[in-house]
Amino acid sequence: MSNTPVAPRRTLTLRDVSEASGVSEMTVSRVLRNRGDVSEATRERVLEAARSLGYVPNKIAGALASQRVNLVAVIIPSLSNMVYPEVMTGISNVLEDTGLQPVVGVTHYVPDREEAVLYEMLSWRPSGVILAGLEHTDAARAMLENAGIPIVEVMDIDGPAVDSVVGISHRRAGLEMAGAIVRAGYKRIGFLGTMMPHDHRARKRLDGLEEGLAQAGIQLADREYYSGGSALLKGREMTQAILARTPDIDFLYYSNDMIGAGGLLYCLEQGIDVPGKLGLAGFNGVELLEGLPRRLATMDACRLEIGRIAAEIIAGKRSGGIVGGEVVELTPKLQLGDTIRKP
Amino acid sequence: MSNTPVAPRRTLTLRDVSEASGVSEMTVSRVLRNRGDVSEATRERVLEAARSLGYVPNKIAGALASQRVNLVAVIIPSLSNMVYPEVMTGISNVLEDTGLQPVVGVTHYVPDREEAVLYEMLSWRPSGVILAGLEHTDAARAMLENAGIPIVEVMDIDGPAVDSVVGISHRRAGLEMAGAIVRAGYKRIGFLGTMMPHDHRARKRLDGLEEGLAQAGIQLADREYYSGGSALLKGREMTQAILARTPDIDFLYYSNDMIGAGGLLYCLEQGIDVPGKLGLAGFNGVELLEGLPRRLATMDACRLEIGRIAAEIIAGKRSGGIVGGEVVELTPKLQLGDTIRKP
DNA sequence: TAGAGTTATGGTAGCGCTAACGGTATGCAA
DNA sequence: TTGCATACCGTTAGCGCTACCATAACTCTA
Repeated sequence: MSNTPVAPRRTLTLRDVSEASGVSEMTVSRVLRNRGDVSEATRERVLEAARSLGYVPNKIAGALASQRVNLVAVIIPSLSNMVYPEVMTGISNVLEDTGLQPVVGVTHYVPDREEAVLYEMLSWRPSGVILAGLEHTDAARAMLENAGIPIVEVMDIDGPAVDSVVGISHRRAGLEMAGAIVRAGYKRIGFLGTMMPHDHRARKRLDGLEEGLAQAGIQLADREYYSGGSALLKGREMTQAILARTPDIDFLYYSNDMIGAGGLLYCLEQGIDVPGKLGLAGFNGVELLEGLPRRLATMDACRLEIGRIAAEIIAGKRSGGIVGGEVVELTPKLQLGDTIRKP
Repeated sequence: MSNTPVAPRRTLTLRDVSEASGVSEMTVSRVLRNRGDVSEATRERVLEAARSLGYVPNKIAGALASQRVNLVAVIIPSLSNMVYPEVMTGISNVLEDTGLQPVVGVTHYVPDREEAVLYEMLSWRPSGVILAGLEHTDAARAMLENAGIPIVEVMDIDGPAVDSVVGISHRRAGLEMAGAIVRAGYKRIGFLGTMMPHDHRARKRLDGLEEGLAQAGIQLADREYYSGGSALLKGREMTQAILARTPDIDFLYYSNDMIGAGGLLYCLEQGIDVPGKLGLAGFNGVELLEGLPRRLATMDACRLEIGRIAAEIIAGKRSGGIVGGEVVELTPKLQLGDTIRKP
């Protein structure tokens, strides 16, 4: 067991540093925050004292006194696939050199948990909130509106926003995919997705897809849902199931790339003619796809970019929209890859 | 632009609720924290007032007054692969019903950033710290030792710890893999990994591997490193490169499953006899592997479990080791899969 | 009816820090 | 000399909440 030489009797305060260096607490505070005029000599003395004592400032007290908190609340549905960690990465990258700190809360796609997490986070009086989606409980929406800090809803722009929004139109993503499918001449389309009543983005993509197909007089031929487990494996299983049930299907639209990749691997193993007899497409543009035997058609959800811009709005780094919400619509590019026939 | 009906002039305090409900601030505080005796009638009145005002408590003030903070600092190297998000998930799951909140900091495998992030987090006076690895700067170690709160170093147990440790022995993981490779009769072994001077766990696995091979009189035949980019794709490219450079190689040990999976897909496409002519193994036990055409040999790094146990230690949920560090060694199980010859 | 216990509420004094302002010392132009 | 910057440092008064103790109003006993 490793022990400290001197048992730290009690947590250190500014007063300890001030006594050790022979100046007032105020001056120590100034030195440690690089604020106000302090002579070079005193600065050195204070820093030396703080260092040798091992003093760590108490931001709780500081925040209470200054009414300034360098935390940004980030509320996301899940950490179980790469989507949200990637948004987080975008956020982190920007916040890193602003003195702001992200604090993450996870909702598991449950509205009531989102409300609870939001309440918890707001009670730390963060200087901004970034959260996924536009759908919230009434109470959550009220809290956001009354918080008096910048709010950025990310991922999705199809709906009314509280303040700022950064994302893509999932409805339009579905629509465009439908267009590409129709143009390529596919007729019997199947949808494969997650069984999540609260995954509004996936639902909107499906809505868009159906609308687009309807414009060409086509109805969805079949659908298949899963929950839990390894997405890649589920993709295989679902593909097998839907092909068995509806053999004449000629296109499969997956609600994410992971199950799409599983489906692709399955089809290749079965010797199915992709994209000739069967077209495939996913959604997200995950890095993983680049290493697959064939490039799955997909649309990039711009996750890094979304995180970056959201963080910039919170950090006040974007010109314009200081007051009032800013709406940033990113446009995902359809990547046809090798799993949709060329028209 | 959606507006609140009444512009919130100024942030609400306990006093507002107290005035609205006609009781003292103290009583309001008691109601909102479910602490102490309050009559049912007053409780109702207070809750109603708080609700209708939209009051959100100020934990900053509360924490300062009570000297209690419900935050747990979690410091990890990266969010770019599933490893750490999965540890996070384990942590979250346990903390969720303890009233504790994880706060995440990312170091990008840079020791100085770890030190900076730690300093930042300690200044919020969290009630515990969970951080990856045993290697820290001297200053960071000193801060940890003086913090006076439970510290849990996770992932790795090969080395001296500050307080508690939960993890696996990466050295032994490498050793065991070497044993399996040798027993299966492979002779010319190659290693493929990341180019990260500070990824100590990967290094320790390699050390263990080399030691194990040396016991059988075998030296590593070749090695290949990468950085950045899509791991799956890199796995392919590296495999191609190493096979071209050292054609007589008969086993490839990958430092993670993602590049291993890329290598596996490449080998299958090339029609290479796996595991007959060429054996493959990765590390981590990622969920992804289940959907692959063939099961890659791997060792589970017990990430969820590590997160869970670490959080339990912080939450004081584990019997015993309240005082003094607890050392929890998990033992990853070698899964031979279909890419190592049966002896 | 005093005394002692119970339950429900309020008053007071900080928690450790910073905003705002005040004071002192020094320099330099008028 | 006065006036007035400027540089440096200290004093005071909270920030919004909770720990701790006091108090009030009611029991219930002997």
